[in-house]
Amino acid sequence: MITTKVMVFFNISNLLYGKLIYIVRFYVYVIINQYNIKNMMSSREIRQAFLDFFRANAHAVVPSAPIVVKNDPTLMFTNAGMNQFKDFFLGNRIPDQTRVADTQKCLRVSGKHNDLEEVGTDGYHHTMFEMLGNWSFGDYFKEEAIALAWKLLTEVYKLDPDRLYISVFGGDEKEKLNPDTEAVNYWKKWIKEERILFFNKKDNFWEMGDTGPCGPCSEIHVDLRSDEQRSKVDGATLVNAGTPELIEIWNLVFIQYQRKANGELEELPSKHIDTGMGFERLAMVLQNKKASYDTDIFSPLIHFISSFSQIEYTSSYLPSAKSDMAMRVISDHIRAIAFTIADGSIPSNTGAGYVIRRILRRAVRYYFSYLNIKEPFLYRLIPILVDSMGSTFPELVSEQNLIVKVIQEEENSFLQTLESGLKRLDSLQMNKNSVLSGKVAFELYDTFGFPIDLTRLIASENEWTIDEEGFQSALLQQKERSRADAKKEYSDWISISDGQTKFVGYDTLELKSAKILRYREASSKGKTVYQIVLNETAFYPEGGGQVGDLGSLSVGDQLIPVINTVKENDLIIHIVEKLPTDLSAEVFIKVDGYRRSLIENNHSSTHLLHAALRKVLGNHVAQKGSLVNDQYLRFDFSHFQKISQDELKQIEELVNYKIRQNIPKQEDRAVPIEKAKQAGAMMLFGEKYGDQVRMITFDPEYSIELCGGCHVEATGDIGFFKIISESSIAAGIRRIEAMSSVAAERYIADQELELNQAKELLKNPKNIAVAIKDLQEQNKRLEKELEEMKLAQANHLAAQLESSFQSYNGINYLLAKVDLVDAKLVKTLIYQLAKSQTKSIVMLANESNGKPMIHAYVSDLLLDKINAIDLIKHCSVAIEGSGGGQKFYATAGGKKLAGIKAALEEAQAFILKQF
RNA sequence: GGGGGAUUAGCUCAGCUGGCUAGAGCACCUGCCUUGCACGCAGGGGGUCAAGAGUUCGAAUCUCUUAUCCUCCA
Repeated sequence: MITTKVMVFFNISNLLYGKLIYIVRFYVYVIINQYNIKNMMSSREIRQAFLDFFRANAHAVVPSAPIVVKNDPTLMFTNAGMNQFKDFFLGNRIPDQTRVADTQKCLRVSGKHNDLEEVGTDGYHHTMFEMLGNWSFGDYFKEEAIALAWKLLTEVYKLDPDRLYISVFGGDEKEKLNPDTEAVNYWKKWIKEERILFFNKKDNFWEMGDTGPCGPCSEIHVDLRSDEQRSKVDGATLVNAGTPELIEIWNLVFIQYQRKANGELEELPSKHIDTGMGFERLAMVLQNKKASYDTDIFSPLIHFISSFSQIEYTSSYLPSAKSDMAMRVISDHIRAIAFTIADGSIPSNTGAGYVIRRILRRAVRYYFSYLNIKEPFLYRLIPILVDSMGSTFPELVSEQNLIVKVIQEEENSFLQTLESGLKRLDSLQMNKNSVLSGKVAFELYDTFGFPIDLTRLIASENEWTIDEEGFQSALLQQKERSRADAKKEYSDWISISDGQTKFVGYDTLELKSAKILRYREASSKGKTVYQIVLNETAFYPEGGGQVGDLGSLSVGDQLIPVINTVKENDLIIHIVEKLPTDLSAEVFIKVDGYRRSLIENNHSSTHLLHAALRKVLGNHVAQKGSLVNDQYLRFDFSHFQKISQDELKQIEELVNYKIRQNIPKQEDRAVPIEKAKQAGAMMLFGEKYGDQVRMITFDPEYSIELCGGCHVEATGDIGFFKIISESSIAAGIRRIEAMSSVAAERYIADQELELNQAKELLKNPKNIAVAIKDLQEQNKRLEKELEEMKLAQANHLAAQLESSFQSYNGINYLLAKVDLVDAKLVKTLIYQLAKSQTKSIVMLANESNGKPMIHAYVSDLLLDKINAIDLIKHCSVAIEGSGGGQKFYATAGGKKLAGIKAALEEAQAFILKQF
């Protein structure tokens, strides 16, 4: 009631004050809304209650892992709570805590879990969401997991047990798996047996991917229907039946098997618990809402969008309620965009960045089409998001400026793309009922980035139809092409011996007796390589921006070059082109030490540069990307304007000063994160739970960084540092490329050589830039003078030739050979001559590079009798040439210089014949 | 990584299957008319058509290479 009155008042105000008022309206809404939800748990309280409950039950509450995944080729974004613990399940890493709980930010927009297209159409699908979860790594199993879940839901959240149903795995014959009676027995302690239901493999057997840890799961479903509805239809019949009011809220996964590449299941030695409860969905249940968009997680965003667009949100899910859908889509997508940017990804045209760009564009396309907003708008939502989530996810707060800037820039550029796409559609001049070919629709989409659904919308508005089939097949073709190109196949890991890899590459570059743990074959584009994991290695795997080491493995007298070293989760993989014949023999390993030292120079330079940037530009500078190889280094960081020449000079000088100070490296290999923070290390939001971080310090007052890479013993080793370029790679992000040591010296030497050559050519001027500028100006002036001279020459010739016109039956014709080399000048001359006559034919011949050329001109008034093309073709025979042109002006070139005279005679005969 | 496209005046862009002495609008300069929200009128300057090679009588236009940007797919 109050809300309505306020809205009416402000709608009137809108007419008076225009758009600015939306801000006031929004805050009035916030105040009212806070009053309305007073009697329920707020989303913040719900999240906190979850974490507090598990902390009280001896769990370590850990921070969310970054939403953007690094070091895992199978995954772009975190799409489930367990992602950051994958290595614990796989046994690649031993956890130091066996009971853990957290809220994990997740994104489901690609791969196996892709909810992008569903967002907005219903009340509960999201791209970015929070997954509440608790884990046991070989600690408790089914009994305690079930008990904990039950207590939290019924005692803390006070859900009515009468509204809960349990699903358990009913077994699978093909897999030779029995029903999970174990789980049933534990559930029976808490809930009546008739509320425990069996489901098949599709619903109740959870797998991480095609291979890896997996197991049966048990879900808790909640019935949200009214008492009346519940008395009519038994809720048990609606579980897993796609009823929006009877939904799954918590999935408890009992990880007890390992799926192998051949499809077989193997019992795991230690069993784990992995649970996930969608936070948004839980809030919806606890706040008694029909959709997560109606909870206090989304409603501030939706109300802001509504106020700004001046369109009311009606909570409708009808296909016709486009503006409602648009508001949901935008409120969802802005979260995905903000969180990925906060984690250091930027919209771009490849990889994860491209996915972010697509989500952002999808949001723009919705406000553009359905909310009638034609200007950048998404970035305005960031303060609201930061307000509601910043306390749980501090990265949103610290990266707020960058997020706003990046989004606004992206919006601008996409709105421009839309505009040019619309223009292009316009130029097709389509009529009512005409068909837009699949090819054109695809071209618009593929080449010009014009969203296909927008093309569809415009088509339906104009009553065109789109050849959907043609479009889809073009799209499919493209996908095939790309897939064929990127196709990679892996065999199963073949185990040679047991154990974990020990990395000793910080201390040594050679090892006498390493052992192969396992290997597998990997093929792509018809090329086969082998991946080898050793029990001990000195090879640094590609990571943290530093390229992988090269070198060799020797087995007996067999020398096998290592062509790259990469990291997959916690495995260090050596890539080789052939396998040793004896796989169980001792391996002598040797890293290319010279190359490594060049890499170390560049990596340590990167740290010195990073610190210098912060000293010179300010503390807002944060690393956004880094590449370090043996040639050069590239460093991307947040900064909002071009770095001036003067600043660059200061930065470079500071780095070189630090090099001359020859600061010894201080290396702390296993520092708990908290301790590193206290020491003032530059943190990235990329550390995973349980990481014992490695800290590299070059003077505690200057540079402390968390880093797994390789570094020089003292800064003096670097020798010399040189910045090569400074540029912008995205809004708010700049890139510096630089070189160090040998490469930097060579670079300077090359530059000097070039400069000296230029100086010499210019006769050693005082100021080379001024000298070049003078030269350019002089050149321009001379060109102009030459042009004028040529024109004068043409005019002079024209005056001479004017008297040579011959008359015949009312026409004037002129045939002559002229001493001009330039074809363009002959053309000019002809136009000069033609101007003086009304009914004229002019043919001039000249010699150019030892070859004859003829040019013919015919006045407009004579074109019905004769044209220049016929004329030129007729007489080009005489010079053994060919030619053509337009009816009033044509040219020909030939080989026979002596034929010019004959050609002109031929022309005269040809002309006279026509008149 | 694999496709597609673009690059023409300071800016935004035309220039279709090679041939009308490279154009328009805006901006700029000069003059006139006027002084009110993109004033108007007349005139003018400004281009290695991204760079390089090739095909051709003739290339902004066709082919190849390079660079930069845009875009789709992976």
